[in-house]
Amino acid sequence: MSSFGGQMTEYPTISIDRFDRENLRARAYFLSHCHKDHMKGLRAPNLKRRLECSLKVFLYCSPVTKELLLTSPKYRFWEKRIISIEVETPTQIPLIDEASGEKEEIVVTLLPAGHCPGSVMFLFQGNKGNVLYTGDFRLAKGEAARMELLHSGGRVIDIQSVYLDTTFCDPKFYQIPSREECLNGILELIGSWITRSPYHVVWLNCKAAYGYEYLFTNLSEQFGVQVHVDKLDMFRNMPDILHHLTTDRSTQIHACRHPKAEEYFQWNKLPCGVTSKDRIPLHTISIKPSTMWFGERTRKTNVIVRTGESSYRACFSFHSSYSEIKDFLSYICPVNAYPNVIPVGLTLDKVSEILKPLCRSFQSTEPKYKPLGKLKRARTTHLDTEEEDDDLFDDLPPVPLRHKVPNQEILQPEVFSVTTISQNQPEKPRQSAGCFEEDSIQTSLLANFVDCQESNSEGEEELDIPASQGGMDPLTLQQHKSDVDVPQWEVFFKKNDEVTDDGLENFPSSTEAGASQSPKLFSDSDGESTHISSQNSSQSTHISEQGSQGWDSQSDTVLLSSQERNCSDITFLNKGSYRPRIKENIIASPLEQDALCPKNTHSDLKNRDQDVNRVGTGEPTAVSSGKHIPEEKWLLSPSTKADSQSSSDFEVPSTPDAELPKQEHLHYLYEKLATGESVIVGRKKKAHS
DNA sequence: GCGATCAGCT
DNA sequence: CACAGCTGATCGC
Repeated sequence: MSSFGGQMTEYPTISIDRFDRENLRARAYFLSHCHKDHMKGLRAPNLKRRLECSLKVFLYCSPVTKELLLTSPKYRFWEKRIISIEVETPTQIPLIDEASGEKEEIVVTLLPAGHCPGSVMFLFQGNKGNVLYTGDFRLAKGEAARMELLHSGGRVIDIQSVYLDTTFCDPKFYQIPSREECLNGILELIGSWITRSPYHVVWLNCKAAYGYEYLFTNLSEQFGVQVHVDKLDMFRNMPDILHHLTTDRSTQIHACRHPKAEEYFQWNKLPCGVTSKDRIPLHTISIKPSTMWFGERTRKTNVIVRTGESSYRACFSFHSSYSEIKDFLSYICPVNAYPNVIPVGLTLDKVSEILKPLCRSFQSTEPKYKPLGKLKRARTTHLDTEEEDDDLFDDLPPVPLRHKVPNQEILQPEVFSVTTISQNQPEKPRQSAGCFEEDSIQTSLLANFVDCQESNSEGEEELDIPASQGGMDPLTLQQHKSDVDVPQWEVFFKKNDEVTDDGLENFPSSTEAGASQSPKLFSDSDGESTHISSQNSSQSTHISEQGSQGWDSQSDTVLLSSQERNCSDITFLNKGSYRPRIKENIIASPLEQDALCPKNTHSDLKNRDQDVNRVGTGEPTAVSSGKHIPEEKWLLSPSTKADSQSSSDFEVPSTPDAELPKQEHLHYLYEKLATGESVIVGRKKKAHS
């Protein structure tokens, strides 16, 4: 839970995600996403009063967050005072002190945070330098490198301070399985259940919060079954989410809630009260999304864990893991980093100690070794031993950003596949696309087989299910694929694997029912890798679409403008023709009054760097009026994520006894760099070979 | 009656 | 077990 006070030292006149106490004097407010712990004071009488007196104070957030917020009657009084800003659109905001009339300008850019629908990070650029407030975020390794607006002139912009989501900034959360792995695990489990009969249903035991939508949309898309939820009016203008939800209880996938849900479940009753269909009792399993993590050297387990006769836990995380945080921070390399959250069991000092080595404020006091100019950014090598070495290989030369794929280009298939390479790698040759593509298919395929590790507790906390238990066992299948010809977790963890792999025992045996009623999805046990792989590649594309609806889309979720609403409501009611729409920008006028010049989207994309630079020099910047970020851009990139995340997940930072970069390789790299060639280092393994 | 805070429980 | 949020009790305004 966020313990950020609301203010950043550089720009103390604005408040983010906190609206009480000293924040009552802010000149502008920002909301990163619609979770209650980031909305403290947002509907308090004090702030209400403030709004009534100070007519120039506004709340800035993403269009999706605005929509979600205003759906709640309690926050409706904000209606006229919220200004939504499109994601990835640098926008200048006036900060006016109404008492003195003093005015200051700041440029803010919203970057997708991957935490829940509408969630963003805020990049502020003004006279005190650039600061990044991440809000809550989950970004896969290397995703920062793909954020155009964090770069300028081919490099990461100079960031003074980062205010960071440190929820899992503790080595014990070293790795959390990627979104795709988790999703695939859940898809397999559900698929193997609900395909058995129309009376086999699943209850997703989700918490009352935004963030599961991408799960729902993917499930719905995959199985053609809408997910039953209690409420969906908040999505009324987001057809790409709405389309996958229903309030009709006669579906096979439920995410409805009830205070006594657990009790109901014991009695084979869904939270919505349903127990049967056509007078035939339902067979129900529950799946509880929970964060599973594993440390650097702990034994592995699956992304799905059986916890009872018909209960499962499925890995799911809204927040970046320790290594994802470190990857992010070391890429950004700010002067300072401040934690927004103190992880349970840690202290502020401890977290700061972890963050410090990744910041310039620390590194500048350390000797630097810069043989050939900038290798990303100078860093101390003695720090986190293995991992840093790892990074040395990962984020190669200073060039990559020059080669960053312009967003429009992403549309081209060839480039598309290029984007699936591991981030931080300079994507030079188009022709290598094919090979990388293959790579990425393999890895995404792999995602299906991978067993993840869990170190949540050393003792085995989960129930041991007797092998005679009824029920399928898609997971056991995964266990069989250990010799697939792709990198495996084992490769990276071998040394530690002598530990008995009793993880298996957590899973239902595939004996009885499972074997005989083996769900369609898994029936062709030998062809299954083919099967799954094709499923997966379609899934990729598919995830990409979902992505734009699911988490990224939160920023990009297709929103309907008010003019479109009536129409869309009807289509929704008819459940007939669902067609994604692009939202009109409903940005408010104050900015326009400030005579900022709207730019055309394409030039926007082409001139990103310039935009940022201009922003930096205080010149007018874009206001996102009357335009939108092309949908395709983010429709595609999530798939990028899908694949590259899977792949990057296998670039697990080395374990202590992993090999260090060899002299020859460093030479090779340095030579290339020296001659100005761009260097491609494929899988790390290739680099090592 | 409402809000803030805390304990307890998912 | 770990995400975020609800409920209910208590206290103060």
